Amino acid sequence: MPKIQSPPGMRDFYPDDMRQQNWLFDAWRDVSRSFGFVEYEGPIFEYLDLYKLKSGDGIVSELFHFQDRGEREFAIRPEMTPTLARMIAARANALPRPIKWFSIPRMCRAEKPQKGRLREFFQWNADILGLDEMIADAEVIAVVVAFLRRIGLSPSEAVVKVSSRPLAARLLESIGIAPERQGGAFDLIDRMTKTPAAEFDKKWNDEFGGSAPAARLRSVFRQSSLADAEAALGGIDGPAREAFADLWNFLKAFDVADFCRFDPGVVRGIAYYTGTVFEVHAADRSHRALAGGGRYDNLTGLLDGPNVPGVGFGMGDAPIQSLLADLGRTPKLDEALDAFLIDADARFFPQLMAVANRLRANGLRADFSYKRQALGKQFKQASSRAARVAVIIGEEFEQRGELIVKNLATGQQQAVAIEELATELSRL
RNA sequence: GUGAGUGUAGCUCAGUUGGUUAGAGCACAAGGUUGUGGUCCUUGGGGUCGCGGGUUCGAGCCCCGUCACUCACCCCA
Repeated sequence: MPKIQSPPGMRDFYPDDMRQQNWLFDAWRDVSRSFGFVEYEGPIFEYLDLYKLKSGDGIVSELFHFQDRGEREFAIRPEMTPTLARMIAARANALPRPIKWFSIPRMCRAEKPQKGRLREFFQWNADILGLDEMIADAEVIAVVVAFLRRIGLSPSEAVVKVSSRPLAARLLESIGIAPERQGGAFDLIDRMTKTPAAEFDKKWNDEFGGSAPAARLRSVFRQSSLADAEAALGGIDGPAREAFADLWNFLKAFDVADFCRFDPGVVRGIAYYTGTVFEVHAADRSHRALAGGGRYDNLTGLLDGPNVPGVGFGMGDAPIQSLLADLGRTPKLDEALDAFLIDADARFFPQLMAVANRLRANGLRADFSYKRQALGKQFKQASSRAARVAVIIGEEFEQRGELIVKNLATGQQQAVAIEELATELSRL
């Protein structure tokens, strides 16, 4: 039989990997719930049309899609937003507001794998729907920052770059780029940090140099605070500016502003987002975006649903794990047993089983060797299984109903009556 | 789809100008140890040297092809 490996861009999760994954998911869940979000889930694949509707026919080559026997066309979900839109649209009028939902879907994209980007991955999604106010935008960012703090990242390691589509449009307009030309301008700006400066300047000047030379664009779009950008422009005003100031005040009120920077270069596509946009990056730019999100005016519009505004983000598991590994910040995790049971002699094995049954019934994690062998060997196993204590069943048990409980971290041991074993272990 | 780099044990790697039976550390297993683990010692299992072809008396090493992985480009919802 030929050797078959895992498909390209897909991962096996051995127990060590699974612990890391669960640790990450626990952080995502705990943080989501601490902000009052509730969890939802959808199907692993949807009708292909759902994705065509949102992203156009060009999306199909990026999807894993197939037909069932009824020749219906499906695609494994490449993102969660269309599913969310479908679910919200179906019950839009029945759901109490605000809708604060999160999910950790597994998804697939038919891409060529590279660093921090796989064909199968998990992506934390959190959205606030049914509320068109800046406090929601700020709270969504606050959730992201709470997560960054939770996994031990500081503002010197991860930053949230925040902008606003209407504000960035206003900035472009103020340097002389008319609204109908801004789509092309944003396409270029989106790639500004990846493109060598000279090459970018040439492309920009070829297309927009007549209105605003590249140097002028840089003076406005390479700012880390709105005040600096305004100074470069000589002041701007209007609703976009007020809304953004509002957002910033809420970010301060949520106590997350230290992680946030104004960066009008954050564009994130042009069709989808309509208001606030943000991305999370490693401060040293060693990775692709760790997360991205923003406000969309009408999530359910393309499904003929009622108008529901929303704001949310997605964060993939791969870039985060990759960053933590590079920083040496991967947590040390084990699945420790509460007790490893040891028989002093093979004749005590039936009693050992009885003790194991008793501990397990009490919700404790207990295990033992399948082989009857020397005490030393059994202790070795107890250590390698990271058990908190070893419990010896021997002569004392036969004579007085006592077990020897040895704390494997301190080396101390004591006799404990069988009746008190479970409570004693819970206490230790 | 395009380009570059890398393929030797489960992992990290060594392997001389091409030369006998391809090695080490870690990990795994057994023993040293019939009432005490972590650190020690001994032994063992594990390899189609990614795969196929070529050159050669002889290829892990050289050549061609191919596949896989990694990184980057395209794209990024």
